[in-house]
Amino acid sequence: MTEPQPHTTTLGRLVGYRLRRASAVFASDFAVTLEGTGIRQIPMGILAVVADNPGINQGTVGRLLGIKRANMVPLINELIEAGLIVRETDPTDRRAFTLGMSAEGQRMLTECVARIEAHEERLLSGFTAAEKATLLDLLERIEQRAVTTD
Amino acid sequence: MTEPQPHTTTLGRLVGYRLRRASAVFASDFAVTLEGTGIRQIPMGILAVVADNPGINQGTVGRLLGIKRANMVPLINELIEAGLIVRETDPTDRRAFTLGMSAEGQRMLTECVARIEAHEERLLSGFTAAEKATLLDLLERIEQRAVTTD
DNA sequence: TATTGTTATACTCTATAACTATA
DNA sequence: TATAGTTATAGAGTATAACAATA
Repeated sequence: MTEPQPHTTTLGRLVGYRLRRASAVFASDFAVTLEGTGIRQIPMGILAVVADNPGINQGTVGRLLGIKRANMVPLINELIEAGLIVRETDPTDRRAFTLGMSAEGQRMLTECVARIEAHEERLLSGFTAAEKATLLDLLERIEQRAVTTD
Repeated sequence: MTEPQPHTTTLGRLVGYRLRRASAVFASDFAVTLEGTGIRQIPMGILAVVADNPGINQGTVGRLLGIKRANMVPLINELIEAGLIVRETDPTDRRAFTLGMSAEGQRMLTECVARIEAHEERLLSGFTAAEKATLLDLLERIEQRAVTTD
């Protein structure tokens, strides 16, 4: 991560480029912030979705987060081996798995969210509450433009 | 890419998560848009920086774009093998390389920029000019918070 | 000694295709 | 037939360490 492109350059005018760089700033600070927990950005997303939707099944988590079925497998295995989530066969559909938080996972998530909120406040310390809300709104609207292919 | 997280969820409130998803929306549409050209996001960034700064050296390009020295090597080789950029030994520092556009590279860049502008207009069709300007401004301010480590 | 570019290497994330077991 | 999860595999992107040539 280094010097930004002034907005007078070819790249500086491109929203896609700016998004990539801003996202990278958050990702690398995220990694530093959660150092020691062993939690990365993607597994953290899974933990958060499972906590918000106890009993959700594996495929649905992937669909919500834009993670392909095949790539979910090792991610879920990792979280189970770490003792953070629990997997059960769905009694109503024996092909599917039902996911839930372990007590340890819930503790870990709470800890991570606290650290992440501090890291976001740090990175956005130059922003007013209104600016942050505007940013979230604009980003959410971009997300809604996604071509839902899977 | 699929259903977004409502802003009432754990993830929906996190700017880092929203940035990652919005960035992914742009990246996947970018890939479709430049399909057939063989140009990806990162190499496109390099082309744009070299075009804006003829005679720039390899390391500087990497520093501007947040690409590590070691990772620049195959990227530059790829662009040279494709005949898009030209590499010369810097006469004032024989360790360093000086990069420039080939005629073909300049044509390719012009073509790509035109397509990218159309793709950005499409993705941002629900945004006013003021909203787009606000977004670019907010993202640029985040970039400036980057911890410049290398 | 420090820096430019290189090589080798490893890890994460993403993508596709073919498989199984259930539905 | 279609779907949930799995396996195998390949490609991009990113990271570190050690090296040669030059400063």
